[in-house]
Amino acid sequence: MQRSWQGNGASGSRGVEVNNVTKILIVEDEPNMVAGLRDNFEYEGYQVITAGDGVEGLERALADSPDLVVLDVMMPRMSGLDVCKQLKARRPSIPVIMLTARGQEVDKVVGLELGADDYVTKPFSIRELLARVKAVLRRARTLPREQERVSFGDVEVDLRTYQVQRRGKPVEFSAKEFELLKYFLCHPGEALSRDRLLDEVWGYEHYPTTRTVDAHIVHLRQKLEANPEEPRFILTIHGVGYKFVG
Amino acid sequence: MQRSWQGNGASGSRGVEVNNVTKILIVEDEPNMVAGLRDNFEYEGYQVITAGDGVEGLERALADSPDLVVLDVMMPRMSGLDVCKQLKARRPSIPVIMLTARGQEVDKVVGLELGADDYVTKPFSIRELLARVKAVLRRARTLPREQERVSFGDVEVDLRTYQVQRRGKPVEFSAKEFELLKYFLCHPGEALSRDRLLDEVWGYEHYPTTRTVDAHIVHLRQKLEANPEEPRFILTIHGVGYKFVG
DNA sequence: ACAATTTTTTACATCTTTTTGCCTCGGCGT
DNA sequence: ACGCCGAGGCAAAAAGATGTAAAAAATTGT
Repeated sequence: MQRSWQGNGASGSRGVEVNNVTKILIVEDEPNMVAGLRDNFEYEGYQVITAGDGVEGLERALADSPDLVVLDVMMPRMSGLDVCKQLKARRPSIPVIMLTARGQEVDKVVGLELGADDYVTKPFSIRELLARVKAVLRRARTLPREQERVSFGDVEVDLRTYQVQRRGKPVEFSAKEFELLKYFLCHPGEALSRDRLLDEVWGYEHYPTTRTVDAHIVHLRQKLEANPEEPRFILTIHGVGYKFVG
Repeated sequence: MQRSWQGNGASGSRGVEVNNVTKILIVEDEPNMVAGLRDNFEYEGYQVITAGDGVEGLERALADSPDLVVLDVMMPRMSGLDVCKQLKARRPSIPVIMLTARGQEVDKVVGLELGADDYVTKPFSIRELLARVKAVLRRARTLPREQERVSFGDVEVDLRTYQVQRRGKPVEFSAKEFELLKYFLCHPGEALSRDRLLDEVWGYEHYPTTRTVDAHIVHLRQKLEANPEEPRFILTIHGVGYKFVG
């Protein structure tokens, strides 16, 4: 679904660091719990890294830039609350979900106060935790209001309502077309190979032919370009791929 | 969960709740405190009802539709925070003032986060509490009346009484249907994925299929749309989800 | 416990999107 | 200018989503 189209660190034009696997850091001292969580998260397709206490957890969180941290409150060396506080001070954008024992109501409260994005009370159902993780990730990926609208030429794209308008008139886009357009918009001027587009927009699960990319490009041009045969926005780089210019 | 929204005595012929006496619900477990508050509020001309713990408080708040709730944070059976959260989820328009013990600074903050309209720290002067109550009521009276009623097309929705009318005729909605409709109303124009709707409307504890969402969409359309096969309000975005347009 | 209602699941028809294969066109290097 | 290979157009096939109704499960009221 949601690709990291808005740009992970992939600044330059190297299509190498294709990274649309979501990385979860689990900070928890009880080995059985860690194992259980790891299994479940990996089964859901996440990449999992772990830490056995607070200090290590903070280090790994800072060093490995996970997409989300699951953080136990009660831990040796450094409480989850402190980890959360320090992490949020340095990497405010990494979402945190706290695990609290029942009866630690106060801790929940404090956790939210310290910047945790959600909490789950032990014992919890793994499904609930997974659901919350998914929800928090989804929220973390949604854009702030200002960045929701992008425009170029006579075209306006609204990421929130999933709408494209050309000269004020709405143009219908399929989901894939929209995702592809989004990716172009987020990498203006960059030469994008078909393979890279497949990786980033289509993802690893499905892997269609590079011809599929061409087909979609055609559709985009038909809907966006005043003169599809002589595109001004989505340009072909012969032998390489495509590039979007605003 | 208790929700007799569509069928308390007031459903059909109203005229029952026309009294313009302001009704205050006090939820507090310490009898002396209750007595003191009651005296003072009644002296000021308010009608007072009370509850001795969180669960009872929530019930009465839902059943008796007070104009304002004074809510202690520390209580047996159900914390004031939870009461507040649940109450705000179901009756967003009823103002809540939280009573917190000194040193529960954190709780104040979270209380506000949970939707409380104001808070007072124990021990407090009764005059201060009365002043805040008056202020909150004033704000509540002026502001949200409009937000309680939403209308689109020939449909009118009253978020407070959980009632829907189409061309003036009442339409019956189940609780889930109403919650879903409400969520749509609160996020007009936004593309809402099934996953998101499940998270936000159904919550994390239950895990129905995403198809469940579709089923409910069908119901909403049948009740709201003039022509359910060609919906004008609840639109589907193929491959993405649904979106409401007023 | 039973009946009534609400919610969820299931199954299937229908519709949309995506993918693919094949052919043509056009650029590029020699 | 020629030949080669990548790109574009088109339409059919495959895959995937959605609409709908009815059955099953869960909840609530009596």
